[in-house]
Amino acid sequence: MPRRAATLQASTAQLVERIALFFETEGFSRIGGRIFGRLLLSEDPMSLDGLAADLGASKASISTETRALERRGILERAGRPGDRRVYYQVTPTLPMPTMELRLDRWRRFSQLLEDAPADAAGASAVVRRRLDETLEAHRFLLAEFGDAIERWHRRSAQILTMRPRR
Amino acid sequence: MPRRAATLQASTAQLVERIALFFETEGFSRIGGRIFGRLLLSEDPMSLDGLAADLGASKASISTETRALERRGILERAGRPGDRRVYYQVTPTLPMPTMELRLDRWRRFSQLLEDAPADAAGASAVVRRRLDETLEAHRFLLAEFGDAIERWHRRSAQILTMRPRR
DNA sequence: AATAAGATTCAGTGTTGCCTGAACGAACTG
DNA sequence: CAGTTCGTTCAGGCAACACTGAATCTTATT
Repeated sequence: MPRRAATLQASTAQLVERIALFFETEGFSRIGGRIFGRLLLSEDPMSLDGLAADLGASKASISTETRALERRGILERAGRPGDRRVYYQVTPTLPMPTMELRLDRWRRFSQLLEDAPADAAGASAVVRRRLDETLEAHRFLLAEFGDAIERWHRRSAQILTMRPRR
Repeated sequence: MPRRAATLQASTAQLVERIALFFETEGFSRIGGRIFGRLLLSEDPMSLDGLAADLGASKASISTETRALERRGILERAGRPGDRRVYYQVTPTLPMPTMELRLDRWRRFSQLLEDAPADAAGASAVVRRRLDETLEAHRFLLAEFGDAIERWHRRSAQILTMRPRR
């Protein structure tokens, strides 16, 4: 029997669930996705208990998943004076960690090909050529993507200085 | 008991296995990853039976997975005159389908945020703002990435005309 | 038409990994 | 220093999924 989640704005709950489903296809656990979605739509940081109650999940899962998301740079801890509970919020610079995560996986694959031992690459020139081309494309695109992220950083930094604390 | 895979160059088999493991973290099945890895390192297209024997998997799995990979644009069928078996090979323009696949997932997420009903976005200005910024960043980067892929296409096309069939 | 060769589908099985309750640990408070 | 409040860890249950063997479908061949 599913535990009852605290009543939440219906449309919000639904959106959280859709985000969770999406995250699941990205290799996260569903609860991880729910946590992310919930925090994305929360004005204030939330405590473990708050998340557990809201999402209808055990505190154990919340604890595990929040820390996993934190390790990946998606969540941050936020404290409150005179309160020793842990509060979580999505990283203010949110888009970047998720982008970086993907690029990392990508790089790992390139690395795999680069480390391919010569004999495994096959004596075949055809195979060798295919691997080289693949690798070249990956290098090119990874570099371009890195640049694009860099450009975004500069751009958003500039906007911030132009209208600080809009 | 694991079925015995046909003997293969040891280092090749190992590389295939590493690629498979990587693919598994990307949401593919392990056998799907093995098929991809094996074909990436194969000079010639391979038949279903060939793959099954080589990878020590049932033909049923091979059939299912190859078609799944084909649907995603990662594999292509290749025929042989006077042979009605189906042969598979990795798409010659390999890097692109995998890149596009990722961008697609990305776009799906942006879409999710864009479709966020106003009330779900929260009456909160803070939340609204966060969503807007996230969306803006995604749009920017998606556009940039698309351009980068475009540039690569042009570049490789040019190289081909300069030295056809190097 | 009958047979055969190949590919696909499907029900069943085994494994993986998520999630939970409960135990444990750590840090504050009176 | 007891008691409390949080957070984390861990063994186990359970659902989901990949993979398989066997049945089915398709297409060629004699």
